[in-house]
Amino acid sequence: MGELHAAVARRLERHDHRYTRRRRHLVETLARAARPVTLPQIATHSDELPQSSAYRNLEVLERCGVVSRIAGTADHAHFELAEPLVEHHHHLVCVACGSLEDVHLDQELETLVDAELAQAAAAAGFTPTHHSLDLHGFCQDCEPEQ
Amino acid sequence: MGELHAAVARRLERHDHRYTRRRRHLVETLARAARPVTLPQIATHSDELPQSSAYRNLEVLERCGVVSRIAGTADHAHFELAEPLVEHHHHLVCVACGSLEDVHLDQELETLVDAELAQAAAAAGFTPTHHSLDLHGFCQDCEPEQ
DNA sequence: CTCAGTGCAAAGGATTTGCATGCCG
DNA sequence: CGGCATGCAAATCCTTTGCACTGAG
Repeated sequence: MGELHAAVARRLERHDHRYTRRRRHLVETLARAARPVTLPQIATHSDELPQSSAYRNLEVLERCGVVSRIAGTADHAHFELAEPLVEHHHHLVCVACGSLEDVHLDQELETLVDAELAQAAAAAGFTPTHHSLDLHGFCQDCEPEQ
Repeated sequence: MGELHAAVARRLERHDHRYTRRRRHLVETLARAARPVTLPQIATHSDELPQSSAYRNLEVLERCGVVSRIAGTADHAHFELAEPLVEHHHHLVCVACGSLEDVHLDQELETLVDAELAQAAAAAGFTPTHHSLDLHGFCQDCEPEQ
């Protein structure tokens, strides 16, 4: 956890931002979640967290490459630690409740995908930054009646 | 185009919905777009389209498996024809302006991805319906200054 | 006649922003 | 001191909903 904070602090400094208690708390909550969480979920683990501060800090953290925002079909956006800070992974997305779960794929397949996508991107004059590969379906809690 | 309308009509009937002029017009606009479009973009190609009707019809079409809604980081959601009606494909997503572009990948890779995802899903008690594999980056218009 | 479809107007609700204050460097 | 950080309140704006009217079968 100390390493994480050091890495985050470095990223914030690089953008002339401070690593305040609020931000440290947000990062710790995200690190502990081990899956993308919504702002209400974050607030649960943090008494007295004004929404505007939360959103504003998450936005700063996003611009500094510390947090990733995931906009799905769910009412709220989900937030997670950005990729250089956590291992590359993907998500299981529940089409019923919109919840997200982390999932890791074989490295070889990732490489194949990246190569193929890079080729397609070049053909379209597109400059890629990263890919997302999500599986949509029903989570355990939303299992469709068989 | 006739085939498309027939297929859409069948899906609507199955859900006890009519294939009205408005809905026919929406489907034709989406078919011609050849990329996911926002509601304002749809309205451009259609004079006198009340928003509430558009949203309501898109919702009906979505429930009937005719339209897919894509919620990204852009202000507006994007809509496209659902997959059984158009070929399986993925998207180039511009991280700057949020625009979407269709992209087709090698079938062999798709199969590999599906197999790997199915395995991961099973391990998590997740019932998959489909995958999404998007490439994020900068579109031609938003090319970052080098 | 009946019931889905339509459209205007108003509501809903996640997220953003204005502004005054607090606080770290 | 200067400028970011904070938080309350209000605004924003995409999308949904209430309700009365229309039209297809």
